[in-house]
Amino acid sequence: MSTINKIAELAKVSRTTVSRVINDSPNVSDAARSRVLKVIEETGYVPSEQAKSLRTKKTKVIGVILPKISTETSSKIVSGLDEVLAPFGYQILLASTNLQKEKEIEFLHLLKVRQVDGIILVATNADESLVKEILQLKKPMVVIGQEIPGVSNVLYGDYHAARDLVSLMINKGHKKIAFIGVDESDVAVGVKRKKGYLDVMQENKLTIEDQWIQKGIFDIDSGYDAMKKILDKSTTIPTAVFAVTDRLAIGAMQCLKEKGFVIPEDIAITGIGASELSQYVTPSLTTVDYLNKQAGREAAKIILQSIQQEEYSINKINLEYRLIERNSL
Amino acid sequence: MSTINKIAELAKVSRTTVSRVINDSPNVSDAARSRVLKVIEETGYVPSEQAKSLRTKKTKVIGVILPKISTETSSKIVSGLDEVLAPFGYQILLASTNLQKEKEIEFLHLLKVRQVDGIILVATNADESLVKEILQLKKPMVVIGQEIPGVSNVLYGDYHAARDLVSLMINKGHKKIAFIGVDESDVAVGVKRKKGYLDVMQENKLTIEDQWIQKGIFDIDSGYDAMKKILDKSTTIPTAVFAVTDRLAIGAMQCLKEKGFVIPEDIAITGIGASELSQYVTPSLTTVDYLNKQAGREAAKIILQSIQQEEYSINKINLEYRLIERNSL
DNA sequence: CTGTTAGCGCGTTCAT
DNA sequence: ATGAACGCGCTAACAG
Repeated sequence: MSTINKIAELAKVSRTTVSRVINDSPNVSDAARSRVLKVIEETGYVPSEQAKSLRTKKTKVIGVILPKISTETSSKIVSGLDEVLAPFGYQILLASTNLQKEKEIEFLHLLKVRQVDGIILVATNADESLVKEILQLKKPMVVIGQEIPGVSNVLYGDYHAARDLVSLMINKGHKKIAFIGVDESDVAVGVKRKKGYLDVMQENKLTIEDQWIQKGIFDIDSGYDAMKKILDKSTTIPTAVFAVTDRLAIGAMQCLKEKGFVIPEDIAITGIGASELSQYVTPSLTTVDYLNKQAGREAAKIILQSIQQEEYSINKINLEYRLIERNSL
Repeated sequence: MSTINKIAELAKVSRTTVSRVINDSPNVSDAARSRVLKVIEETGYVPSEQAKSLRTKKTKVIGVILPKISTETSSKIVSGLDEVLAPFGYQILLASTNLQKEKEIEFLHLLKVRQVDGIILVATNADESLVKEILQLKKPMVVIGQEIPGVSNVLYGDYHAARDLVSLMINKGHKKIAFIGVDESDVAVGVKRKKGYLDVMQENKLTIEDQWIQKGIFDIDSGYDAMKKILDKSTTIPTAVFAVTDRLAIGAMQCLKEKGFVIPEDIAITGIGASELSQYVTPSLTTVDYLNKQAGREAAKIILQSIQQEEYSINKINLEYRLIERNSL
């Protein structure tokens, strides 16, 4: 690996001049410039980002904290991020919490120490401890998926999407609608989507049996289990089920099919997420598309902007979503 | 951001001593150590990885080059990588080529300039230009998915998996088996899997009509198109189709269903990949599971090892695979 | 046990 | 137009 010094030596100039040539600043004689360029060419020299960063305090790296790497949501977001970041020469440094909340804070620090230029956090909670850390981080950052005061956010329309879906079910004539949710430490998915459901039910003066409300943990199996509980424990079997994620919904569908229910005739079902799966299960799932890739793009734009202008303006974006009506309802 | 100098000053010792305390090397008096620790505690000082890297030539970062971020294969591999890398304090720097071959080489350089400790390349071709670059890179590296001489590889059992699948079809009584492949610049998927198919067909003295062999480009739609061509152009309609990826197979299934064929009674079909989709389509798809997460884990182990021992031993691993028999055959 | 002295590879004044 | 000198924050060799 050749260094700037070696180039200077070979080209018989000072390091400074080499540096000038590289960053094509003015005040270099054509003679000197061409000598330097020639040597650079010959040696295949490339300046070390490493050392450059140490001086400039810029790394051209954006840290991304994900709850889990291997999910459709995550990979679409990252894909969207990369799409707008890459053309500007930024790269993505990944950190996965594997759903352990403490790690979100841990990685926040780690990324800061690594001197990333900005941090994008795909959050699964809005706990006080996390909020506190975020606010004192003093780095350009964007939180996706959870509303956190004092920082830029890219948010999904959780409440309204849930409302739309439940309203749609009611319009189709359903009155007995069950709910499969997730833990409420996840404000966006656990609280807001539930509220959307509860509000619409109440506005329509529909009653909800206690056992119609169950919880899962984001995977297909837990959707299955939740559905089983609803079926086993309810006094009245509902005619429709609103699950807060596609996977939960698909698990529920599995359970229903096994028990011999016909979807949507006996029991209708809807999810959220527009996962690829939702399109190919039978019957295809009515769901809402959250445009995760778009979320990534928006977050990237915000972070670039906030890196440039050096001032931490806070930016709140509410993403569009798209209701996809299919055959499960 | 406080620096080591400030800490030294506050603790009334030299930078060296502070450094010693941080890296808990011996030869520090308890008095000095505790003074330093106290100051560190108070100031919340954390050494800059940045500067440390400049000295030690180690960044604790592994560069990962992917053909596309947002695919099940990629995200599982990355997930496997992270699983073994994270506990050792390594992080992943992402680079996506978006299926542009030239970018593979470009990123190889970029990652080197960024001084990553190692590079993992999920390759989609084994072109000469790429091989050449890899060999002169002088960095610990592992290539996943394509066999490249002179570097460590983690390989899927492309040839044998294809053989197994086609053999299985023949055992089930099929004699007229069509094939949906991909471009042959992708040696693993394009060439090896095809060879598995051709060899088994020949060994069983089964003839193949020209039009039974079609190509797609990895996505569902192109599987659909390929199937359409087979149906439209063949003199004899085959009784089974072997697609080299699940997505291709699922696209083909869509086409068959539309045309009124019953799967697997009229025409059977198989894929490769064990995508989540394959499990939930109707009928569920017979496929082989390539254990991508395991591929990531293995690659990570190799790279860690080759970073430690400082010698670039080359390591070839052939991954296990698992045939999953379901209802499409 | 401790501090001094040197760089790692680069960008940046500030003279010349 | 050019280079000397300095410093980014840290580790490491060498004296003491």
